[in-house]
Amino acid sequence: MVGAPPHRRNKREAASEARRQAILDAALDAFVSQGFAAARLDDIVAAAGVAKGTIYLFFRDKQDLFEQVVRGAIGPVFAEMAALAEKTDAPFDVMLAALFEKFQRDILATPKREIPRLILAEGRRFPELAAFYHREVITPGLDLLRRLARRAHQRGELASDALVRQPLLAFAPMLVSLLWTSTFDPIEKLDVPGLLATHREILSAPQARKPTS
Amino acid sequence: MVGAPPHRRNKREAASEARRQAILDAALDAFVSQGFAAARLDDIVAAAGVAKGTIYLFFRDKQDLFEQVVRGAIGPVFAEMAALAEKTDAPFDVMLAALFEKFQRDILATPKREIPRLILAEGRRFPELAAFYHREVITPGLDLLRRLARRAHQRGELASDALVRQPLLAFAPMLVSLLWTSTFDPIEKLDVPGLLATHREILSAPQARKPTS
DNA sequence: TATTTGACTGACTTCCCAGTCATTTGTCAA
DNA sequence: TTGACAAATGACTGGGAAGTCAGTCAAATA
Repeated sequence: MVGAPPHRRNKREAASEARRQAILDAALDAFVSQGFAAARLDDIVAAAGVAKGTIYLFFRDKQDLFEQVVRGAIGPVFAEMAALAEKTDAPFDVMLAALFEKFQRDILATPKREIPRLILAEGRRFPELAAFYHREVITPGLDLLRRLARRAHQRGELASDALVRQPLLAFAPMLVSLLWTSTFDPIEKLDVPGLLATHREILSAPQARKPTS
Repeated sequence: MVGAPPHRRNKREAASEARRQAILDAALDAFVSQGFAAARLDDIVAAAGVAKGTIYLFFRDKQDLFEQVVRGAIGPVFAEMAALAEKTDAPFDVMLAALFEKFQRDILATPKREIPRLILAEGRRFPELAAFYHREVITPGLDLLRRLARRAHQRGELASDALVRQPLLAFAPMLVSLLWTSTFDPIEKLDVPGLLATHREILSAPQARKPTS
């Protein structure tokens, strides 16, 4: 009986975990809408329905809370997208469409869409967080895209190896959609499906017969 | 003699203008490295070599200072890029190369590179600023790109009208370069020239004979 | 049921920083 | 040279928010 059962050892622990999660949820909201410095713990605490001191039972300080909020929100979604892409064997164009689709449904349409903006905004003051994001999301993401591009190129689905050299170019429009949506949507809505469809259209074209010919 | 001579009416005004500019410079640094909320006026004042109260001779409050910093840093560079592109009559590929070049020299290699990140970071809390940026930079920029794309398409330099429909796709990699450089450069340097060159390569390919054929 | 335990509370302390204003300084006009 | 005036100063204030800790009480235990 050394290892405890994974769920609900007793009432205390269950309630405790619920509190912790409530704090994380409220904190995500607050950090996303106010930024790290301007978010107030008193607001988070009120939204989570706990007392001020409770935060310090779970998190060392405000910064620790921030880091755990961001880390928790990133990992899962990304792993799903990677799994999806790795598993199937569809043509490049189809796979890209599926990824774009999942991206729109699971990220762009949820509060998680704000996370990349938050990391860009606060990355300067949280170098470890930027490093974490780079290590856990960006690098594996680009590696995945590179593998997909290489396979497509070898199969002849992509005429050039441009995306193998710069897989970031396949992702750029998604990032732009994310940031536009987070910032300019109240002013001018972006036609994300149109943007991504046109992007696929460009990528799937028979590129790069030598620039000079 | 109603209109004063444009420069240095007397010692007082010249010194005053110099102080104002010193504050703006110091404030840009501070806001860029700390964000709006965390930047301290005491630091800005110290870096600018003026006293606390001096800020309030020129700016209503911290927010007003922030907005003037950002507005002042954006306008000029962008107008230059637009003028450059509008003036010449070069092929699309060449013009794109020239724009990318100027972008790297005049923005990416200067502190101004931080401005877009700052706007994305703080846009939520400064809706007027986001609107200003959208109106003064983004909209005219996209219009310009659209005109260039349309001309190139009509001339037959671009096989498809993809960029006429979504001019944002021509710009996306520049934005990504900007953000990467601002955030992840200490961790992993981005090969910006390579990225942009590959992007031109993709855009200039003979695209979009109907997806199914 | 009685006792113990420790998770949770929230009023309080402490620090920080935007913004003020009475005082000082330097310039200009007479 | 001097008086008048604006510009600049920086010690100070008020408010706000992060973090603390002695007390409380529901759940676990005997």
